[in-house]
Formats: sequence, structure tokens, C-alpha cells
Amino acid sequence: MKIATYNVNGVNGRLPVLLKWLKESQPDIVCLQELKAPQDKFPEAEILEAGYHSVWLGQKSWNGVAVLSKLEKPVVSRTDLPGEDEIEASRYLEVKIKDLIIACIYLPNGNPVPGPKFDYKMRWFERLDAHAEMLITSGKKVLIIGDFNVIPTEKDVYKPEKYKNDGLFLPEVRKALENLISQGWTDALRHLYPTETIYTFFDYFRKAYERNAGMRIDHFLLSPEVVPLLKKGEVDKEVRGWEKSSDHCPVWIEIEESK
DNA sequence: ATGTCTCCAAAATGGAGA
Repeated sequence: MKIATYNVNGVNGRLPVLLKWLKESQPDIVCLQELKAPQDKFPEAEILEAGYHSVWLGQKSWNGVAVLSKLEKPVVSRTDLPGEDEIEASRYLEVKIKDLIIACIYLPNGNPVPGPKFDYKMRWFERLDAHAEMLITSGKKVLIIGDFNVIPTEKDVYKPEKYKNDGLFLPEVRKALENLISQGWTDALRHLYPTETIYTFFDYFRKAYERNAGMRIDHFLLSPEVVPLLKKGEVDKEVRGWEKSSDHCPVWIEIEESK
């Protein structure tokens, strides 16, 4: 079973790219982030035509997350994290598909630092942390997937020194991700490729993709029950070079079918 | 500081967000 994540950066503006990638890559399940579309402007019909059921959480202008599935229509279990969201942003969508619990997340970017956006990111992280703890103790097959807006280590960005003061790479942000992972989660791509350079995002600025000046910020966190099922994982890097591409690449993993 | 791209606004450029 192939499970993917893709920050599309505008689901309607990117629809041709999304559909082309779906057709070529044929994932079974897809988590999308940054829909940038209100609830009633999600291209459900076109995506259904491509063979995918979808559930989504829209928002005017910003944010927005969705889960697509070829297998069966995802059953929504949560549309936000427990606790107060003072900004009411569409950033969390948790679904059940077969025996999997999938949390599709779009963690706040946090820039500029310091400031209210960074504070919001850290509060969001705390809420994610608390809920993830509940999920992992459930003993179920859980995957937290999406755009974390966190560069986990120096290995995960082309020039770490340039990002020392960035909201994606500050020590406290990396520590927050480490803390979360230390609950018992596995970073799937890093697990598969312990030492390789892996980038999932390339800025539109200054030909970042052409220069391979990227970073790894889109992640799959697997609960212990999922780790033994993990077979493969990859970044569909060439998609970033397509006309009208998002600044993120699609990323996917393959897990063994549940018996 | 800048670079680029999207969406949105009492609508054409310009701000916000990333």
C-alpha cells in the first residue's frame, strides 16, 4: 500500500499537476496540505474522476488539508487537535482507512521569528504532542503525515548555517520534533535512508531546485505497529521540475498490506 | 534585503503568507 504526502500550495491552481502526478504515481492514500481553497471550492469531482475518494478541510485563502483514498472513503475522526486554536486554522485532519489511523497535518511555519506566529507554532506543537501521545498509546497502526515545517537535523538542509535563526530550524523547534519522536515514533524516510541527503522542498527563489538547495520538512511518523510493515519510501523529486509545480515534492512510503 | 509564487481584495495592482 502506497501512502503519500504532498503540499500542493493551492489545490485548484495546481490541479493539473496533482492529477498528472496521481496518474503516474498511483498512490493508494494521499495527504494534501495547503489547499488554499474554501470548503466549497475543493475539486472533489475531478479527483473522484481520477479514482480517489476525498475528505477535506478547507479554508479561505490559507491552509487546508485533505486525505484522498483509492481504497475506500476515509472516515473522519478529528478535524482539529484537542485544545484551543486561537486562529481556527484548517491544519489537522485525522481519518481511518481500513485498520490505519492517519493524521494529515500542516504544522504552522512559524516565521518571522520571534513573533506571534512563532508562538503559535510552538503552541500548536504542544497540542500535537499531547494528542500524539494518546494516539501512540492506543496500540493501533497510526501514521502522522504531512508538512511539519521542521528541518530535523543539519543533514536535512543544504546550508544549515543559513537557517540558524529560521522558524523551521531553531533549536527549540528541532527539540520539539525530537520530543515528539521520542514518544516512540519513527521518521520513515530517515529510517530507510539513515545517511542520505533527502530534500522534499525547494524554494521558488533563486533557482533552488536547479541548485539542489532544498530541505526536508515533509515527514511520515510511524507508530511502532507500522514500522515492521515499512517497505520503501521515496521523494518524487522530478515533479518539482514540472511546469506550475508546488514548491514541495510529493513524498511516499510503501507499507505491507494488512492481513 | 532580496528572490518567486499563490490567493484575494468594493478589482489593478499590491499585500499577506510561505
